[in-house]
This record gives sequence, structure tokens and C-alpha cells, in this order.
Amino acid sequence: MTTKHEQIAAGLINNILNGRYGVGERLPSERDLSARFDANRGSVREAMKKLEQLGLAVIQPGGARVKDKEEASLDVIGHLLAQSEMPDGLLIDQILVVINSLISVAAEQVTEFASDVEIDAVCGLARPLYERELDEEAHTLARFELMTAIMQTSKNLPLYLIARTLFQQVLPNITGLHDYLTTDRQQYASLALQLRTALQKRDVLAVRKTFTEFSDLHRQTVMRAVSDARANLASPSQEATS
Amino acid sequence: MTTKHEQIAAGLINNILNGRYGVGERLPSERDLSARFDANRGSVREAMKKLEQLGLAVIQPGGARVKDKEEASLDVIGHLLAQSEMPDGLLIDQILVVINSLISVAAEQVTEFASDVEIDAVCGLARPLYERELDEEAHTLARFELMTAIMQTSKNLPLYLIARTLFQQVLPNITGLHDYLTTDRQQYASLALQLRTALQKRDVLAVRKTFTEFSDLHRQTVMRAVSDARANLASPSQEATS
DNA sequence: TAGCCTAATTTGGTCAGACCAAACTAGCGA
DNA sequence: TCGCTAGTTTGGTCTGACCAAATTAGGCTA
Repeated sequence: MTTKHEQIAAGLINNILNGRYGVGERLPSERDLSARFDANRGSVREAMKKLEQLGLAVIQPGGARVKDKEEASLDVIGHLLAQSEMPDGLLIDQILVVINSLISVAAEQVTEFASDVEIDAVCGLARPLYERELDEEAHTLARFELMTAIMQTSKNLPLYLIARTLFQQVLPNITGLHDYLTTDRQQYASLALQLRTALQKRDVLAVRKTFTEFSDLHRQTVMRAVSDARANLASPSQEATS
Repeated sequence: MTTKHEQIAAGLINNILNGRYGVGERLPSERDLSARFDANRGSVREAMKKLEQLGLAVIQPGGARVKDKEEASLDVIGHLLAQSEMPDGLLIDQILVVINSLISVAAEQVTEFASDVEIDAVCGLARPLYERELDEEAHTLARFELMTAIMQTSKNLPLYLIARTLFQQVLPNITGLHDYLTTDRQQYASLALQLRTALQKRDVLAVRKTFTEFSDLHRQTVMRAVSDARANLASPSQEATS
């Protein structure tokens, strides 16, 4: 069971993201909330603290007010994705765009500055993509691990923190998509090989090109799954359990 | 005066980032800390909540443990920059690399999808850079505003949240650099003009090219200031107060 | 002596009730 | 109608307490 202040925070977050509390509006007082959630005021305060950290509310003497989503922390993304049963396709696409951009930068940094050992380690993580037969879930995981490794090897802390945060927000919210994923393993394998040779030759241009293609492929794959899933959700057929 | 839990949190954050508490090590208990900071346990708990949100510690029954910086939230960047009197040049450079990458993406999105009105608004924000004579601070602010506008107009929420977070972390920590900034206004002006025409023609390639140059220039400017500042700090001369 | 298992202690999670200062509100008076 | 004031509400902090889980210490067994 989750702790009480987590439940309270989750409830408040949902209410805010659903628009049940408008921007600028005052949230109920801590004493109100403690009564409503049948909890102690201290617990409510801890939940409010979380809202403040998420950037969803400002807490001041006199009352807590709802802030605009655009002023929030990056961590709201996960909550936004979790709002509806099937995550918002547009939002996922936007996230992928960002990740793709960051991973290109990271890959260039790696190509230029990483040690041979580090390059080898990264290449090792690319291997499963062209050597082994992986099921959908394992394939997704392998891709994420490869990307994470590249980000980490880039030694760019902010970049890595952003990527890790985004992954953490996205991964738990796309489990429902696994049934709809149709991964073109062939193409991924060819790209993984391409990446390996480019990295080992330290060919920045080739790496960049590979990642552009890799990104496009990745984005197409996910977006196709999202639209399939949404279509299926709209008119559920016997495929739902396949 | 800041609130008590903020003071406590600040103290703990510093101690962690300074390495006074090693990774994996157990933090003092809430009761210990409340005695040490002469505060109530509830206040300490609120501070701990902040640490947890920052990703600097995990809190479990049995004790709170320090996490690795790499598992932290993006918000630690600001605290990292604030650690030393003069912000870490490498870290700032890494941040700029990320921002540059993101703004390129945003600019491309804007060029392709933004309405004419939005394009005009962005161009309006570029104007001060080539029309007016701005002092260092105003120039920096104008650049930030232009970048923020582009990010916002891109309609990519994650991208915008990341950029805004980074700006918020960086801006308060580079005020000490203003005295060392030597901005090449000529070049900025020319690039701003270039950007305007490229945007209005909706020429993606030109926009991309402009932003590559813009980014390089920006990065060089800031990095020069950082190294100057650090040199001056190492051997303070009469210039310090200029 | 080495290793395991139990019991005492410590720790975080929650609760109740209270006081203060700042912010807000309603009502009074000019 | 406007402005000021008194009362109320709100967040910030404090004291002290109980519970369950985790940790630790100790004793017991092999």
C-alpha cells in the first residue's frame, strides 16, 4: 500500500490536471483537505509539498494556488501521460522528438571524446539488437538501455538527467502499448550494425546520420502503436487480447 | 526570512552535494536532525521531502539514504551551480549544449508549423538584438526571452519545460558573470537579422544554420566570461570591481 | 568460533491538538 | 461609496505520542 500522503498527492494532482481546479484558483485549505481525505494535517502538508515541488501549485500563507502546467516541473509529464488510459499520442511524440535530439548530441559527444573502452561498452549494448531474437518487450528495453548508455557515456550530466527523467516518465505509461507494437527488427538490426561501425570508426557524420534514421524509425514505430491502440480502444475487436 | 524547512533543506542539500554524506550512506535520523537544526520533526520531514523530490535521497522506514547525483532530478543543476562561488564552467557548457540542441529543434518546429502571427511575435523579440543598444544584462535577458519564446511557440511541452527549468537554474547563478561578459553585439545583431529573414521565409535549413552559429557564438561568449572570471578569482586584480 | 535467529531499539509514517503571524473578509463608520 | 478595522481563515511551526517496518544487538545453537 502506498503511503497516505502519496494517495492525497495523487488525488490532488489528478484533480488539478483534469482541470477540476482552474489555474490561479485557490486549493482547499489544509484543514479542509485533511477532513476530506480523512488524514492528519501533517500528511496533507506533505502532499502539498509534493504539489509545490511538481510546480503545480504555489503555497503561501493565505492559501495555495494552482499554477499553469507550463510553469510545472518536468516530472508532471508522467502524470499527464497517466491521465488517460491510453497515453496522449501527441505528447509522446513530443517527448520522442526531445529524446531524439538529445541522443544525437550525446552520440556526437561520445564519438568524439569517449575512450575506446567506453565505445566498446556502448557497442556491446547495440549487439542484442542485431544478434538476438528479442520479443517486443525485450527489444524495447534493449533500445532504452542502449540510449541510456550513450547518454551516460556522453558525460553530460544535465543531458543525462533529462533523458533519465523522460524515460522514467514514459516507460511505465507505455506498457499498454506492447500489444500493439510491430517492430521492424530487420531495420533496427541494420541500424544497430551501422551504429557500431560508425562508432568504432569515430565517424561523427555517420553516427549523426544513423541516429537520424534511428530516431525516425523509433518515432514511427511508437506512433503507429499509439494510433493502433487508440483505434482499437475506440472500436474494440477480438484482437484486443492478442 | 526563508521558512525553516527551506533552511534545513538547503543545509542538507549542501552537505550532500559537498560529499559530506557519501552515496548510499544513511542520513541522520529525523529526530537527530530536528535537534541539530533546532526545529520540529515535522519541519525536518518537509525538508526531507524536498530532498526526496530532488532525487538526492530515498526515504524509507529504517532510514534515509543518499542517492547518486546521476539519479537526481534536473533541479539539482541549480544547486550544483550554486555550490561554488563561481559556477562550474564545464557544467555550464554542458547546459548550453543541451539548450542549443533543444532550441534548434524548437526553431525547426516553429518554422514549419507556427502561424504567421506567432512568427511575427518571435521576430519582434529578435528586434532588440539588432535595433537597440543594450547593456550586457539587458542583452542577456533579450536573448533568453527570444529563446523562451521560440521554445514556447514550438508547442512542445516537454521541451519547453526542460528549457524553462534550465533557464531558471542557470540565470540566478550567472549574475556574477555579468562583469566579465564581452558580447559581440555586431555578430548577434547580424544573426538576429538572419534569423528574422529565415523565419519569415520559413526556410528550415537557413533557420537551422542560423541557430548553429547562434549557439556557437553564445557558447563562446559565456565560456570566455567563465574562464575570465575564474582567472580573476584566482589572481584578483584591480579589475575586480570594474 | 562461526553463523543464525530472536528481541530490543531505532526509524519513518501518522495522528491529535495547539499557538503564531500573515493574509483575507466582513462589517462598521466616515 | 470608500476606507479602515476587527474577526476569521490560512499556512508555518511546535509538542508529544503511537504504530509498523527496518535495523541492530545479543544470545543461542551447531
